[in-house]
Amino acid sequence: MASRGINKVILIGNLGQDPEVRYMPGGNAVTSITLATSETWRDKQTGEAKERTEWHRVVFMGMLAEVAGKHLKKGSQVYAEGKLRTRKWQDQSGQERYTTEVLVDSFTGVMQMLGGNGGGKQQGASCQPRPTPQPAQSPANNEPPIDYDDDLPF
Amino acid sequence: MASRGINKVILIGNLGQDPEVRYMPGGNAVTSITLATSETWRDKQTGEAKERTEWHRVVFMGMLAEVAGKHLKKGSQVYAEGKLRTRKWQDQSGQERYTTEVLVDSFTGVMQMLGGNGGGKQQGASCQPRPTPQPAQSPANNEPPIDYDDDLPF
Amino acid sequence: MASRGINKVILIGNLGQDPEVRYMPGGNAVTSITLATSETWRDKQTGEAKERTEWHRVVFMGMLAEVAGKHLKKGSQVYAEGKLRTRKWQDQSGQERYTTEVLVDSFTGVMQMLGGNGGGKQQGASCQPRPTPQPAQSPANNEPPIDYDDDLPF
Amino acid sequence: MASRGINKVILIGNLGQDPEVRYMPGGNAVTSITLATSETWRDKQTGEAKERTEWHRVVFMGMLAEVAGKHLKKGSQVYAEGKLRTRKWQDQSGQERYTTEVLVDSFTGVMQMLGGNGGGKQQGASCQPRPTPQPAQSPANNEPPIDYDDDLPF
DNA sequence: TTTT
DNA sequence: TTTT
Repeated sequence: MASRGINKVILIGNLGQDPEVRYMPGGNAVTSITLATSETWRDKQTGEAKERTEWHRVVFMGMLAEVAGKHLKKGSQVYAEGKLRTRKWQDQSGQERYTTEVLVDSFTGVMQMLGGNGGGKQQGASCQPRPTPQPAQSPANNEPPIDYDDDLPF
Repeated sequence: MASRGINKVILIGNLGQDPEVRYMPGGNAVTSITLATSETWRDKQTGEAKERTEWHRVVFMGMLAEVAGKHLKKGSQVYAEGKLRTRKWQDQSGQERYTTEVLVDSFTGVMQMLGGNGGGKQQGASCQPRPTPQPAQSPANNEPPIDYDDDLPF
Repeated sequence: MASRGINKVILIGNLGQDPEVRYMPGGNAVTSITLATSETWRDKQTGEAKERTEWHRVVFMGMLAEVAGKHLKKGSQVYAEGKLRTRKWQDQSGQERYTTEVLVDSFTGVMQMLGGNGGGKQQGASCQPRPTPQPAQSPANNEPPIDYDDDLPF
Repeated sequence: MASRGINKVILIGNLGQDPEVRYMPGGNAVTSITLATSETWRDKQTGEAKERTEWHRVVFMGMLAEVAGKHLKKGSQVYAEGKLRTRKWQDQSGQERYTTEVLVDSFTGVMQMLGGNGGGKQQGASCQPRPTPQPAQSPANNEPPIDYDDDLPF
């Protein structure tokens, strides 16, 4: 409803892999992607070209989760606008861990496919067989589980 | 020098504690703050007012580190514009951990104190004794160590 | 509903005068403010300190128009997030003119008063008599008239 | 050098025509483009699909002016980050006019071509003859003249 | 893991 | 841990 402060993230990057779509108990989709942004620069001493790639975990909720799951794929270029969200979870040994994500909900977030649809999935035929979509399942061992309670502002 | 993609974070929030200033071997300051942003909303079922506070770790480099260390204090309201950066580090047991920060360097980042200096430190006299500034020292146990190599684009 | 492209403006500045609130035929409020942002720099040749102030015309629609009209005043510091909008109008001599505004609607825009309420109107008593709020009236000669048709996306 | 306030514009759009490159007396390039962003929505009463296109005048200075002039063309999709700037000029009849532009300078601005270079000019051969680049010349009658004095912060 |  |  209201807010104090501004929490805004704007990313343009390419997907490192196909989106993962999961479904909440209530039936709502939640789609996660990893997005690469990179910086290149020239080393002051050696003059060498350098590059650093940053990987972002972006989570779409609501209607945008459906759209992202349907239209994005590995390599797609996308604009995502959302907010930072750090989730606490426990690893196998019971230790507290934190994961920071960019949350893009359908009320305050924005998602746009870039590049004249060259970045998105083909509408008609697909050139290559792609892995079947991820069904709702337990997360892999090293990955923070998603356990959104019902009680969130979006 | 160049880049592929956009990696931008815009925050307005209040400092949870006084800034921590550290000095790199080369003498450059690095200042860290924790910034709170909050959202409030009304629960759809119960109608209760809810609030969620998000805490952001923001790291200033270069000239902005000096300014932030000198002029910000616990409770200050600040605008920070930077980029996401996830650092890998090892905890006591040797396990890999990741911490995501908002990096505000003096070339591409922005820092502004808000609120007509009401948010910043008083120029003349200080009302309350404040803890002495953090000297360069080993980080606390649970905190990711900062170990920036020399090789970064800022 | 959907969009192609991104059109986003983020401003933090101080109001040059009290907000102007007008009411549309349907009863909706539209509030306009002028917001100053400034840059300072040092002249490369002379070494003199320079300053340039930019004035922005910002228009709030919907619920934010009510809030802005009620809580902002001359001198308030405010965060406004909206989109660019250029309106065509005709001056007295019938010539086409264009005015570019930052439109902040209640669906995609954001408004936040900054500075620990020091920037907003006092809740209780007002220190100084302020001019009575602008009633719906014909715009001054040199000012572009607002004539929003009913047909807009917000 | 310093600043009070934030003045930031973020656009993603397509060029309506090829860029116009001009050269200042000192030899620096200034490149102007017009960028379209569009919104689509459904009319609440009639249910009709509606679309509104907004045209933005974007001006690149410094190194980015060179890059924009060389690599962008009509139809290119581009990310531009800059600041609002309203210039005063006089029309033929001596009347004061104002034009608002998005100024993207090479210190604080950002420009990125989007769409896997599909949006930019081809490197090797050009498919179609394109109009020769605009030499430095007097502006068209209805267009605001560019007359930057030497005295600006970028 | 992407993209150039 | 901030702020309202």
